[in-house]
Amino acid sequence: MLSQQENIHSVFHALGDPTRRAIVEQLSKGPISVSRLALPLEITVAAVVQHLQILEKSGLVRTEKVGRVRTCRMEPGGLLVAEQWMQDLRFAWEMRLDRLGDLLAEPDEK
Amino acid sequence: MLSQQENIHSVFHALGDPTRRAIVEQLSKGPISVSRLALPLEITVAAVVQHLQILEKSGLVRTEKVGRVRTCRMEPGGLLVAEQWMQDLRFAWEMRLDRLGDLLAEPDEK
DNA sequence: TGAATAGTTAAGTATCCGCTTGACAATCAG
DNA sequence: CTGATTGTCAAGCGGATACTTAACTATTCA
Repeated sequence: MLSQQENIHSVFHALGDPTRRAIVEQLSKGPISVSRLALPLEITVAAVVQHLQILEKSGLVRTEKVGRVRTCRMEPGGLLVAEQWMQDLRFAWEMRLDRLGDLLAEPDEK
Repeated sequence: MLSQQENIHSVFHALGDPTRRAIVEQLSKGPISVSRLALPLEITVAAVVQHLQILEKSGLVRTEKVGRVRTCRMEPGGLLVAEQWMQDLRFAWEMRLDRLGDLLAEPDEK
């Protein structure tokens, strides 16, 4: 099991790569096999497999092999930790602004 | 000006690094100088400056130099493109599930 | 003025990462 | 069976990247 910190890292690290974002975007349209994933990306199937391992460990994607074909699906709940992290940040920022606005009208706050 | 695609990439790329996420977390608590940012991160000021350049280009952070001290602030709107991207993905996924659910009553589609 | 503080810049380094190749395993179709 | 399809694994290459050091500029202050 991943700690919360590790989970956040694995998700943001996974989404930091454009090819992996393209994979998740494709998967949002529905399940698909590995080789059909590779086709529009113009990279080898082996490369796609490596990306899928990262995406699966991060919880963004789930895969299941039946016969010789592995079907990949999006795991939408995997996005939640990242969305939560961002919302927490914005919330902290806005709380701070509110406190400032209540007390002072001074521009500088070192 | 960055295209939408480039903007999404720059934000996710910026947040893919743990040190940069730590910087944004610190900034969510309020503006702070470069050298005070470097202190808890245990890296050199030069390294922090490099991270700040990336964060600033992504729109997540804004900085302003007064005298010899550069003050860094969070730019909470910079997160919006990333949050929107994630919500769009989840939306597409759920729409797809809805369409499926309308047509079939099959139990296994977890 | 002179010394300390705050940050900038360039260059070098070591590691990480995305990808390919090539050999292989497993499944399916004729 | 044979041959084609689908995916897996390991090794290695080249480029990206996170960091350091060191020299430098600009500002503050005694």
